Amino acid sequence: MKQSTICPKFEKAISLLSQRWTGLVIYQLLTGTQRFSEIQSAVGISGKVLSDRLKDLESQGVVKREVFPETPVIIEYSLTEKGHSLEPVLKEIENWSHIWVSSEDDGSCDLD
Amino acid sequence: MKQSTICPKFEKAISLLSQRWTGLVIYQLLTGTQRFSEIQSAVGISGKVLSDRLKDLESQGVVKREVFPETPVIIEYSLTEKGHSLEPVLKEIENWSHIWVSSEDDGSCDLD
DNA sequence: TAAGTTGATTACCTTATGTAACTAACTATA
DNA sequence: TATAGTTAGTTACATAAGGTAATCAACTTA
Repeated sequence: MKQSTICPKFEKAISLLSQRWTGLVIYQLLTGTQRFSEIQSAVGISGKVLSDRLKDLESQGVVKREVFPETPVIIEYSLTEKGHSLEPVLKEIENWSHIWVSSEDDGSCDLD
Repeated sequence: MKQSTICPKFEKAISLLSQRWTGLVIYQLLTGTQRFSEIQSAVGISGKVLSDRLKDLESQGVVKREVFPETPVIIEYSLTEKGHSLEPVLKEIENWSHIWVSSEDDGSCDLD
């Protein structure tokens, strides 16, 4: 299952976004710099997978990781410029969801 | 890993798009009605998973499936209105990818 | 009858993800 | 000093998802 006729750049972008949790993590970070446990509880992701995703996003230049050697240690995650530039994408998805996803089975939020 | 503070509609939309291949399949169908094997070779997905995805997308009202009982049978897949409404999302991703994904390691396409 | 078509399914194996326990390095409390 | 608590992870183990290749139904053509 290899050779698609689809633009490889688009494919790479999709493979980033179509990795489970990635979209939600970036979306969450759009609200500002956050620490590991904040992201974890906001998104509802396991520590193991969040750790994986953040490493991945950092290596792709989407997320920045800063260590403050206080006690207990503080580590802050934020979006890089590349990460912030995904905002229109996430906003489009948000917009679509509010038009096309029914609230019956999924509840609502303050944006509804 | 359950309770996120993120809007459930958005979460559902993301869970759709963050399923592997889903984005690519919809993107491919944006170019028009297509048959199983066309999507398969264009996207580079295994028959098994494509079958799963199409069923899933059909049940969510994103894709329409039409059977023409000729011989051999012809089955056409196309986007519903809900499916077509995802075009801005996919276009935003495409746009982002052409700005932020380097072509060195990923080649280029006619849109570059 | 044998071979070919399409859309799909099955068996089997390899990744990916989830759960829960555990670690390092340090502080605050008893 | 021993104990418990903090944060940001990691590890072991189990289950779910995905990939590969063979196979199926139903029908046609050679």
